[in-house]
Amino acid sequence: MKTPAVIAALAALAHEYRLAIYRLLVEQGPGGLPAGAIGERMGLQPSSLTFHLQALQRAGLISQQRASRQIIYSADYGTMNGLVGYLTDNCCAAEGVACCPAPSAKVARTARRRKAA
Amino acid sequence: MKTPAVIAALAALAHEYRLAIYRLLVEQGPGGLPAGAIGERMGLQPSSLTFHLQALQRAGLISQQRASRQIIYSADYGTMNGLVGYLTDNCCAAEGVACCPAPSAKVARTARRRKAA
DNA sequence: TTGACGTTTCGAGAATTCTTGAAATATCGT
DNA sequence: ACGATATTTCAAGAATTCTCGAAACGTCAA
Repeated sequence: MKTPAVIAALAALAHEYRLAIYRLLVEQGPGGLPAGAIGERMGLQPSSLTFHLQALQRAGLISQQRASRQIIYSADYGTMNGLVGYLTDNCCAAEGVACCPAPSAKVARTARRRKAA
Repeated sequence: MKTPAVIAALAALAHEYRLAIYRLLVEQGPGGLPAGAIGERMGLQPSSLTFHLQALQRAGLISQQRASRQIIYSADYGTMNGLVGYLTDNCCAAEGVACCPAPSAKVARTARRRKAA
């Protein structure tokens, strides 16, 4: 994951409503949730909800799919995976100094880096 | 790590300069870097640099220490650790469905949760 | 084809964040 | 004490993000 994409994902998640929406969608699993249900649980105006959903979507964190009259949103785990990988890779000094709790961090980092291409 | 603190950390990192500053400080290790050196490498006006350094500091991502005339900034790994832990805990559904690359994610999550108190 | 429903688009205003230059603060060497 | 150096504070303006209501769009059922 490249730095601009990381910044986009961080910015998308750096908002009370959007982080809550994302968490809700992760909780719902692959089935997702229609926009209306999300707005209802969050107490958001429809237009405001769309604004935040679009922000998450532009960052690649969620995706949509129409089901007749409703639009179902669901979490896109790949981007979160990439984000966590980037932060893990950049939260420790180059020497592999311990910082993140994961065991054998260096091996995990290398594996992820190969995958990230 | 609680949600408001997570949002603060995400917002602090969700900016080109601040993410670059944080990465630079991580790279420097515990020795850190004086404000002037950071500003020079980033090509930032002094007042703008202070603005961003304060944002990172308010989020608990970096800390400062005066050394005679200079002020040395260095990365605070604890907050990043907490942030990655939160994202890892919230990027997978409650059932522990695979999403993050870390091995034995469930065990690591539990350990981190205990530590996070 | 009309009407209802779920959602998005649009435009305008409010709130927040970011940048900049000038002035203030703290520390040092003389 | 004075001048130089390193950094922060302050105030103002520019840019961006967020919220809201009204209108538009796509889909379905009658």
